[in-house]
Amino acid sequence: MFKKVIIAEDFEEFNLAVKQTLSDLNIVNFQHAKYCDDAFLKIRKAIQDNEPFDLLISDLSFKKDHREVKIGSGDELIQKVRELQPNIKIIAYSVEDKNVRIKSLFEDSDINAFVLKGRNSIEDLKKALSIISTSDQKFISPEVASALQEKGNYEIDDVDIKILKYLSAGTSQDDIIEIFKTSDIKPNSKSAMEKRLSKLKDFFKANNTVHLVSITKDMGII
Amino acid sequence: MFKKVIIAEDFEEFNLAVKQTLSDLNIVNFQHAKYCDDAFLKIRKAIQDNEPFDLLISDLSFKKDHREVKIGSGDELIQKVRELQPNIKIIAYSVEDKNVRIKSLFEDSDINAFVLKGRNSIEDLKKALSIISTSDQKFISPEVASALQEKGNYEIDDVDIKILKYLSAGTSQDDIIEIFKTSDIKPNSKSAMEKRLSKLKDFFKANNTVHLVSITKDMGII
DNA sequence: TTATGAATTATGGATTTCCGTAAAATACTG
DNA sequence: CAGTATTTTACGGAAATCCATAATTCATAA
Repeated sequence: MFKKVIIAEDFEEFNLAVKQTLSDLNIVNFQHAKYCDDAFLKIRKAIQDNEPFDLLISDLSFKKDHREVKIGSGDELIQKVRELQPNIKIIAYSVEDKNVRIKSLFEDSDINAFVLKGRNSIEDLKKALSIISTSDQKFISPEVASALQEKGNYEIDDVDIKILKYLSAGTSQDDIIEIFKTSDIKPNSKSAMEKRLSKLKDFFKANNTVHLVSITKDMGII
Repeated sequence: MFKKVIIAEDFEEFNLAVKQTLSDLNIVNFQHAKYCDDAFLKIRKAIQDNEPFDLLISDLSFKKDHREVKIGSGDELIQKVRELQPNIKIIAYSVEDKNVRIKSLFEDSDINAFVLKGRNSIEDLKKALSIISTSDQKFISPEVASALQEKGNYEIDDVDIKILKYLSAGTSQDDIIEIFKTSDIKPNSKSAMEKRLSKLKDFFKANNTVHLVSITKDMGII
């Protein structure tokens, strides 16, 4: 089982629950941070002191408050920690249930487990801890397990996302084209934009642009 | 202090934390429900048994799962409980930080306190408990206290919301007009619709319809 | 180089939305 | 009841978006 654990979690309640769970499993050497920045510093310091953590349990979304932060989300924190200490085990612990985001956590940041906060999360957390501590197997909460099977929507690329974001920010198609031209983004003609949009509407089964933005917002893509 | 408390909350972690908090305050007679339906039944039963609850602590959003439910949200639950037992004290306990929704809880459902889940929620919860148990004073977490001062946006009515919802569902303006006509909603001409939309765009400072839907979605209005 | 196919851009017309003005209906007031 | 104000509806042109088709560019291979 794990020897030294760090928790990145802003909500008091979840901190309490995780600590309780760890204690139940006789893991006593743990720390917690309410901000991603703090968590990152602690992890780095632990490496320097030659007493690195062997597990990070991290929330994904952190509330913004008065404090200025460099790392604003759990996704970023996980990414950076994975680079800094490739062998550390990571559990993402979140209410996030959007397939796209969960999938990218496993694929891009190589997390070891995803535990969905909800009606049975503590049990899930215990399972995750037990599985990933003894093997390199992955764990994912059953409610969202389908996220991994889902065939990649590689059809949607960076530019598509950018377009959607501009649209949802109230930019007209013509203006987006202008922006693309000045920032040298490859396809930047009126018809290319229209083709892309119609492809997106097709893909997401949207009736019109309003609908498209509404759908992609709900899916957490933008 | 309160004698008999019921908690409506789906997340295990929050349940744990609330129970802990109540215990700390020497409140031992409490029950909890993970579904609104269950909470409502328990409250009704308690009245029939002549041992009513004197406090409801309720979350606002409940995850949907396999189970069919009649009451799907804390807002509905609170509304119904307030009708059923007008003298019960109610604490809304949620991550919801949209002013509009918080305000309507105080105004429409006459809740006694709003505690925002976050980095200091347990302390807030204790404060809320202490204040509302001894007086008819209201409590609201400081981070969102501004919600109450905010001048009412009475300018936006039911029909506006309906329009926004239809738009975000991909309905064209013309189709919405048709729907309004068949369901006998008062102003249902093309120009009335256009006027309303332009008023809404003005109010929310939206550049166009896409932007408008995006903004109102973010604000939690739709 | 030239042929081929894919990607990008151009064009024009249909549809929808946008916006101002005016007419009509309704409500309110003295 | 007449007169005024407000709301609702009607209309028309401008602008934006939608959509199909055609022309152009570009990369690649024969």
